[in-house]
Amino acid sequence: MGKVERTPRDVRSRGTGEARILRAAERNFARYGLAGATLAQIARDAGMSTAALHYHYRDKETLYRAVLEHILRLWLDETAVIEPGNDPRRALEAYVRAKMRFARIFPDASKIFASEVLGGAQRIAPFLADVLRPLVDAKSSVITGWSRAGKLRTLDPRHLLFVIWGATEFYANFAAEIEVVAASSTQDVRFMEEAEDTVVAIVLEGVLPRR
Amino acid sequence: MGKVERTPRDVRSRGTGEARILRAAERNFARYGLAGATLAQIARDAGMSTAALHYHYRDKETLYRAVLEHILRLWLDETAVIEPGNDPRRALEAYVRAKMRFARIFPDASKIFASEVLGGAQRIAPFLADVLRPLVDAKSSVITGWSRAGKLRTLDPRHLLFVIWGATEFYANFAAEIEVVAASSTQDVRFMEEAEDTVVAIVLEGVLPRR
DNA sequence: GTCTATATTTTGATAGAC
DNA sequence: GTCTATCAAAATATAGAC
Repeated sequence: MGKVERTPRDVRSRGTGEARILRAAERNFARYGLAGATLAQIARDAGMSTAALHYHYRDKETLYRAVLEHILRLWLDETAVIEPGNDPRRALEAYVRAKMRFARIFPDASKIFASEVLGGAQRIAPFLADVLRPLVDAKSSVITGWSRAGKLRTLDPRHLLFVIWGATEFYANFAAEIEVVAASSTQDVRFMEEAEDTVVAIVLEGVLPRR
Repeated sequence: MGKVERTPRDVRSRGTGEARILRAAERNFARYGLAGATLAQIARDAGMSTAALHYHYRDKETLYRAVLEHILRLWLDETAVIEPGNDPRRALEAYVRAKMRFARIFPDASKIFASEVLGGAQRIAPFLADVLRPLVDAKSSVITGWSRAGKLRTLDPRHLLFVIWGATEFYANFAAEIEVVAASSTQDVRFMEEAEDTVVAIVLEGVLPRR
């Protein structure tokens, strides 16, 4: 036969060593938390020994921080639609839908972020202070501008953002609870479309002026 | 002097042994999670040795389940106001305010519950299935009844509940994030009153019919 | 880069005195 | 009921060969 190229042995060995480790670590940290996840299990999932894992990442803390950074890059800036020139109705609808899609597509990222904040958010404090806070301040100004122009009810824009964050991230972080009390999976497309429409409706009617 | 009565030695020794342990365990599990919390630290906080702790609770799992049960009893049924005869506006406002107060007064309970759900909710599955789900079903019927009577917009009542839960519990579980991006403490009364009013306003305007 | 084997540390849990 | 001392298990991290 012709020349042998890259030889993927099995599913777990897709991609480079670091990528496999990061994927495995993300799953495990999301499921068990930083303290609950074990390097032995992560190494197994990545298809290598713990020694090999330590070759790529000095220690558990270093690996965890690498996962966090990977996640924060995913924490895409969907707030881009919140701009002064845009129509508040369209902008907020697009933002809520983007957040809901994120919750469905990257539940592990959401859970790790939630777990880190639950534990005090010390490791992501720089991100919160240097990236998220300026973003919140900027978008708050935009929202306040909409209110002053009579396009939106008068409210503290930060709490509007918190309501949107709380509601949308709930579908990722509390999926286990939802599946029991709603008897539906957060991976079920129809169910999540209804969820999306309902959240959009409540938020829009909740903030747009009465007509 | 007169006869010596109960002799409180220091602050940590208030109450009976079990109560002191439960309080210390609640703090530690909320801060570090089940896997992250250590019995040594819990015992220290409770003012006793790990051996004494093991005398009261066989093992870590037993202690954790005791904390969970204590918390689930706290998970008061504030949904009591959601009754067919009541006015939806007053009922939903009362419910949201009760949930917000709970988030401020019992943040540790909220965090432990969140951490457990994040981890799969396996230990509280019976509670979710036997208590919370029937409650959700019953209250969903009430809300649907309000909608049919034209007192409320038409929507899936479960998603309304999820929006309320997500938004209100966000203030407890993501307090560390809020304190950085909003530069306000979730223990600050003024800040939380504004939060409460904003969440109430969005939810009410979001679900009440247009006038 | 990855392995096997092993060292080190942490932590949960027990024994036995008081 | 609580203590000191200790054990046992689990998990992190390293050594050294390949």
